[in-house]
Formats: sequence, structure tokens, C-alpha cells
Amino acid sequence: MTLNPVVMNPPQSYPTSSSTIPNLDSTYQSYICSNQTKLDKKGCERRSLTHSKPPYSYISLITMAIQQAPGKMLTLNEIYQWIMDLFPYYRQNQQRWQNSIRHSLSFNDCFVRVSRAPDRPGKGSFWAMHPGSENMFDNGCYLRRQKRFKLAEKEKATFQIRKATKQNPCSEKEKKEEDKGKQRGTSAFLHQEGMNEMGPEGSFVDLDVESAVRDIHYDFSHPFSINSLVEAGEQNGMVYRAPDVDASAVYPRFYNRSVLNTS
DNA sequence: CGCTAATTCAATG
DNA sequence: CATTGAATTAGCG
Repeated sequence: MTLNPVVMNPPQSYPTSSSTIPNLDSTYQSYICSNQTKLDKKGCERRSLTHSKPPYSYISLITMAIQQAPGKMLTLNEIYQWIMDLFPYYRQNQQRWQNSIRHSLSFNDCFVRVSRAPDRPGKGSFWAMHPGSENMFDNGCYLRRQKRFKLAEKEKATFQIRKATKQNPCSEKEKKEEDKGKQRGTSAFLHQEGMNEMGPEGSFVDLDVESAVRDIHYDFSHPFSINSLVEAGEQNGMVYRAPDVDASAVYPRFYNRSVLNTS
């Protein structure tokens, strides 16, 4: 899955409608631009639009969260946290959007639940990307994908990730714990079975979670990837700096909604 | 405008 | 926390 397609140069002009959002990067830049505090005609400081709704679908947000994770898998709460840390908008109405996140995780085949192995106790299971969903956003990060990633009923019923062991840390914290521990050993694997007509080899396929989940060619080192942008933001004290543009012209929908919600 | 992806409400385990 | 359904909203070709 590549959320940040081949756009080496940031757009000189920003999209004027949601239908022209080319990819995650310019989308993010535009979003940041729309969040700049402005002064209204009376010179009064208008509420910062930091809380405007991010131009990403829940599918995109979840995918980004999981991909930026060292272990390429996160627990529900870690996903919530990542989203809230990056987008202030989601610090509000948590009950509503978090329910939507849960619905997305369960409903979309691109997300697979990874149950915890005995050696990694904790609350809730992990969520990872299905290995076959890597090209979901190849045509750019749209609010809506062209096609939904859907598994055949056959595969859906038999495919599942069995366990997440310490070989698959999902956070920096756990990563450290793992480091002082040992390396290979317990089995973490993708488990597929039931395809009897495929013979012994095909009827039971074990794939290492590490290769199946972690080694998907994510490309987040791209200079304009969201991660790079986020890092840049953090280095600037989370003070997003962007060209001065008219936010309402970029994302009128988000802009207006935010204004209406101003409290 | 039509198709269908995404979001929301919410019941149930 | 996870799954599912039904109804509604809303991107995008």
C-alpha cells in the first residue's frame, strides 16, 4: 500500500474542490493550510481551524496509523491515540467517530485482527493491514477509494492472522522490551487453511507475520509523505507553517462546518 | 445523476 | 471490544 504516490513536487496551487485532491501529501498540506488562524474583516482573530475535519476517510486514517507503526500493527486504543495526536478535530465527539473506527475495522477486509500471543498480554487485539490491500490508494488518497478491498467469501472464511508475538512489536514501548529479550523463537504466522483442492502444500499455508505484514513496501520515507510532514511539524514545535491561502477556497465544506461548530 | 463507498446509529454478543 | 445490519450521506466517474 502506497499512500503517498509519485508526486515529487508539491502543487504550486492547491486543489479547489475535493474532486481534485491528488494524493495524501497535497491533501495534508491543504488541510494544514486551512487550519491557519485568520483575522476577520474586523481584525478579530478568528478561531483557529485546527479542529476542522481532516480530509481523510476513516479507512485512510487507520491505514496511516498502522503503517507508521514500527510493528505495522496497532491496538484499537493506539489507533485512536494516533489519530487524536495528529488531528485535534478528533479530540471531540470521541464516542461517535471511535464507533465508526471500530465499524471500519470490522467491516473492511483490508484490516485484519491479530490476536495476542500468550507472551504479549494486554487489552484488545492488534489490527494490521491485509497483505493484499497494498494498492488501495495507488491512485491517490481520495476520500473515497475507487474500489473497496474485498476478499472472496472463500478466502475471508479461511484467512486469518493467528498470533502476534514479541517478534512483532506494535509500539516503541514494546519494541524496547523486545530488544532486551531474545529474537526468533515463537511462531507468528498467517494461517490459511481449508483449501483442500489445493493439495497438502496449498491447504495449509503459514506465512510469517513479519514478512506478510511488516514487509509490505510502504513508502513513508518519501520527502512529501505524511510522516515527513508530521516530523517537520513536530520539529517546528507542532506549529504548522504553510503558504497563506484562503482556506474557504480550498475546503469550503470543512471550513464552513468548522465555523458552524465553533463553540 | 447513478453507483456504491463511507459514515452513523445502535442492537447484540 | 468486536461484529453486524440497516439507513443515510456523500465522493467521484
